[in-house]
Amino acid sequence: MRYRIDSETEEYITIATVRPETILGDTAVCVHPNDPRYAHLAGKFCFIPLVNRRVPIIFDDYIDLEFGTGALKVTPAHDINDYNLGLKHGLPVIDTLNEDGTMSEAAGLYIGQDRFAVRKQIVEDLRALGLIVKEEDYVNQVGFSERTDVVIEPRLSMQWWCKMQEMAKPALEAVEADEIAYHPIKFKNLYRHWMSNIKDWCISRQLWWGQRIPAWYDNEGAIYVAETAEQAHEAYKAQKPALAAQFPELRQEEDVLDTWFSSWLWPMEVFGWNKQPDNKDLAYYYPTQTLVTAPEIIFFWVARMIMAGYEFTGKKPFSEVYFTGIVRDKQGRKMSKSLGNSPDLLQMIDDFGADVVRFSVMISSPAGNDLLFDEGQLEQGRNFCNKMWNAMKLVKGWEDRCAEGLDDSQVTFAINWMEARLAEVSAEVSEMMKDYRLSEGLKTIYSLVWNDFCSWYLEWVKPAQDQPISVAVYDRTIAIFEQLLQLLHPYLPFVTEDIYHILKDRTEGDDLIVRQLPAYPVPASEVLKSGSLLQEIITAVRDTRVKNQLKPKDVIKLSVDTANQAFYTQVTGILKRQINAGELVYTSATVAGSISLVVQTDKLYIEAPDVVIDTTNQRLQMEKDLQYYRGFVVSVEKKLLNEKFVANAKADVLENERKKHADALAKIKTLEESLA
RNA sequence: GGAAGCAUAGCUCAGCUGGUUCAGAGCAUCUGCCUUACAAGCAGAGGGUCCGCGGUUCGAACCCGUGUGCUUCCA
Repeated sequence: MRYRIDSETEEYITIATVRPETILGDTAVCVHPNDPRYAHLAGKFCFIPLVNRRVPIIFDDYIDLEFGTGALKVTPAHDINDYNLGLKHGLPVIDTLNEDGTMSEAAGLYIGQDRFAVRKQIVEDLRALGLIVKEEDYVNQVGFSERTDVVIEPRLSMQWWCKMQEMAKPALEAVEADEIAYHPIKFKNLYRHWMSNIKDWCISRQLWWGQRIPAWYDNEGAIYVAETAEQAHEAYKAQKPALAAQFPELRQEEDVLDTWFSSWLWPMEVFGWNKQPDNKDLAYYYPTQTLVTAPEIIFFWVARMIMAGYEFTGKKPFSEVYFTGIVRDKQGRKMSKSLGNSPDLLQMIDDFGADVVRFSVMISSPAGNDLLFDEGQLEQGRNFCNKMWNAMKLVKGWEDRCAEGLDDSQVTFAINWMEARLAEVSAEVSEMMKDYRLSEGLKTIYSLVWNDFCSWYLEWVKPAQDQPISVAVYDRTIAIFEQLLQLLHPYLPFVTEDIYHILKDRTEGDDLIVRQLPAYPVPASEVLKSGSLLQEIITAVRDTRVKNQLKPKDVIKLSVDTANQAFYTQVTGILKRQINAGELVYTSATVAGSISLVVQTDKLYIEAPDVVIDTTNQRLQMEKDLQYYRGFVVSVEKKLLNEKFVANAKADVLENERKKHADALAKIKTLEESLA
């Protein structure tokens, strides 16, 4: 449509709009300062059609040169961007809409008619005046009310605000100084940014449900803010006795408070702070320990609770905040009622058990990261519970086979190793717990139970079929099992408690849920290293067996060329059983007709009497290894010969490099000898 | 429009202070096993341009810049 320019000659400026009814509220026309088409209009005015209001033509680089005609009608009352333009250029604001969407008095025309009717009518009226240039279909984004599904019209209104600047200060400082610690820490950034650019808080809502704002109006529009209606009336009478005598009633504000305006009191209000600020519970529990919540409400709720805490009690509301992730479906969508993509928790608990559901959520919940809910994790949890149950069955089955006075020297190593692992992992897990790395903690315990305990330890101490087991080994195994269950208890409370009580008769009150973790000694690193070595040997031999098509039942003879016979002596029983070796002997020479392999710097020779052995593959593998280690030595030497590296690297890093170098050289030597 | 975050195995993700926990886990895949706790299991294996480009450093998955893609919050 065309707006007439205020000039001697008849001249128009053409403007496009999808909301023609809003022209009644126009208070300017805006063009880009660099637009040659409109440069001559500097300082000029134009007339708003129909109402014939004379408004300025303003220049602002907010305008997109390419878009439409390059000229924008500015309606500060009914568009947020126009409103900001109006503020910047000091434009008047004309609110042309009533609350019910009809045109207001201020519109000057079509008063009382619905906005959509006016939208059509005004086009006809403009056309009659010859001001319509062109009409075309146009698709644009329009907001609809979530509740009433009605098109939302931006409109100016009076609202209540809470001044935030002062309150934000101590709240920001507390988090910056880790007086209140965030987990994970990355949310500090977000918080800092928001708090240092904090805006005043619009606390009024036009809803029927909620706490009404405690403000009262008199007939002259004066406002009385008070705790109660009585107090408001008293203030009214005191200030305006004459008016109060004539009109004794005050009208309370109909707007209610934003729901967060009460929620921000939560940490103290749960202890009854409002009615009794000095009560015992509050004194004992406040400030509280840890708030667990979602990162999406860090501003709505967390920041405001912190501000309220300092504002009203002078103290922080809590010491730590743990932000969980948001559970999403497999496609990464938020779970919601309207999408219907929330899993049925009760059904899942029926199908898998409460512990398993808890497991599946915990295993995939790194703090602050969203988790995609996957049924596969339920299976993993179920399998894990089964694994522990079966381990319990195995161990419990030994109870009747316990015997005194047995020689358990062959399994002592296993027990010492497992106890050391338990101590080691337990320390790791407590560190993770302290840092709220909950999923990592669970993964660590999971691996300790499944791999260390079930796959290695139990196999190492397991008596042969129908053979008795030493009481000492049994008791220590039970003790280890108990401690594993205890570590796991926070994650799987029901299953662990159940197994704990099946493992042994318990006295009243001897429950996992109240049991304290023992103080573990510092684990012996020698034992741990020997354990890894033993595992490495077993895995290497098994791998060799598979690669050479030895059947599990084929009994082998193992010859070992080592400088560390003491170690092998200690674990002979375990080793022989784990690799199905009938014999373990020591040698210092190559064993002819055997498969040879190298573990660290020990040379192992496998003979299988009844099986024809082809060592070609084995030799090829060793040659590949040899090549790798030679390259490795070169790269390490390069580092060690680099003066800057030697000068700059930390002492332990340097030492480590030297050790790597020596180890690799020893390995090469061993490989070369084996291949000779 | 403003801001924050993410990008690592086929999938979902760990990886803290730059250097052996350094390229990992689970699932999936392949091979062999009904071995007397467990086949929902056991044993073994394969699989990677740590998104692209540039920089800092003796040294980068990690720090900085930049590009691309995605997510979220605010307006």
